[in-house]
This record gives sequence, structure tokens and C-alpha cells, in this order.
Amino acid sequence: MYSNELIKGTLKTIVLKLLSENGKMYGYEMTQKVKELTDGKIIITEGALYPLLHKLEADGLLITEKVPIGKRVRKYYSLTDQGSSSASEKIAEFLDYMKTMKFILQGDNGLALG
Amino acid sequence: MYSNELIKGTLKTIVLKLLSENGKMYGYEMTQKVKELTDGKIIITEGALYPLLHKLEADGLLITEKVPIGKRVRKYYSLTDQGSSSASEKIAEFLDYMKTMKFILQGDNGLALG
DNA sequence: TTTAAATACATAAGAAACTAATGTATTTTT
DNA sequence: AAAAATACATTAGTTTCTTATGTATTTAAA
Repeated sequence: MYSNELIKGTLKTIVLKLLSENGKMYGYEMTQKVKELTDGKIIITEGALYPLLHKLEADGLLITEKVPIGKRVRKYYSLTDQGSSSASEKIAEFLDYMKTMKFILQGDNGLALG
Repeated sequence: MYSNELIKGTLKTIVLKLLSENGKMYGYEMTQKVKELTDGKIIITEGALYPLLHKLEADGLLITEKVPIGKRVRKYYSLTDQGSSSASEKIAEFLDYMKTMKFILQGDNGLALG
């Protein structure tokens, strides 16, 4: 498990990527998917996820669809057009950012590597 | 310039890396160095940096040395032993985290790339 | 030469995003 | 029958950052 501060600020990008890949997902499903994809190294807590999903919906990036499963109602999220282009931007920006960070953290900036 | 949320949580790692490379640096110097290294894509504000430096010092990761430059006093920071091993850990963790994020963001997780 | 910009430190109010805890209810597994 | 997993949600408190402000010296420009 990574330290919490590392994951900060990346949650939005992860959610947008998941939805751009899978079309539609519900919250709990996202937490399980990320856990599975990362062998438990990234754990998305529900206390962080649900408020974010609500915000992204309020911002017009996501739309919801309620699907009854037995007596429960499952809430599926999917990207709007705006959310879709926002996803592309965020993902590209993050990949670019990783290049920059890699340069800082292991680039030949004067001394030997840490 | 990257969106702010992206940089969140990475400042500590950057500072520790800078000090592990350069031995000793003062705050303002760090802001300029990062700006230069990243072509202005990462801007460290003093409002974020100084409180962090104070905290790292309080936590025993950094020690300070005051050097008079003319009538001003410049405050140099360097790593303690604890800070040095903490730096190695943080940097390694971040590089690992980037691998994981890269896998999530562009890995072959079922659909075409975004 | 005086004005502006850069250097160099610092703090503080407020915002954003997350943690950890708690709550409800259903469904599945033991 | 009990426990665990599924599935939603909120909330108090913390951390960390932004934006603004403040002080003072030094260098560059007008």
C-alpha cells in the first residue's frame, strides 16, 4: 500500500480513466477494480470516492443511471461528452507529468542517482 | 503549468530529492531549481514550500544552517541521516507508484488506449 | 538615481481533498 | 444464524495547498 499523500490528486484521473475504458461502472465496482488492478497497492476508500463522484456529476462530467438489483438500487456512472474530453486531457496531462517527475527523480541532474 | 491537484503530495518527494542531489540548498533556490528543471511546468510557491521545510525540520529530516550574505541571512537546509533514508524511500516509492499509475492509465486493461 | 524587479525569508485565512468513523440496508457465504 | 461482502451515503476533523500579505535587502533598469 502506497502512502496516502502519494495518491492525493490522482483519484479523479483514475476514475475518469476507468469510465473511459469500461463505459459504465458503479462506485463500489471502481474500488474493487482498482484494488484488483494494483494488487491492493492502491485502495480507494468510499469516503473519498463518493463525494468525488457526486462532484463530477454536479460538474457535468458524469451522468448516473439507477439500476435496481433485487431490492437494492445500484448507481451506474458514465462519462458525458464533456467528461470524455476531460478524461483525455487529464490522462494526457498525467502521463506528461510523470515524464517530468521521472526526469526530476532519476534524471542526470548533476549527481549520482539516489 | 500543470494543474495544481496533480502536484499535490509530490512536493515533499521533490524537496528530499533536491537535497539528496545537491547536498544543501536554501528555500528560494529550490523554487528556482524546480522551475528551471521543468521549464516552468512545475512552480513551487513559497507559501507551500516554507511550511513544509519547517515541518521536515521539526520531524528531524532536515537541519538548517544560517549563512549571512551581506545583511541578509540565508537559511540552508540539508538532510539528516534520517532524512537521507527517508529520501531514498520516498523516491523509490514514487517511482514504483508511477509504474502502477502508468499501468492503469495506458496499460492494456481491456479496451483501447484513451 | 530612483524605481522596479529579483532575492529571501515568513505567516495566515480560507479552500480543497482526503481520512477515519459511522450509518443503513441487502445479499451472499460460512 | 452469524459473519462477511456488497452498495450506498454522510460527517467531523486533518492535512496540505492557494492566495495574499508582510518585511527587508540587493540588483538591474529607466
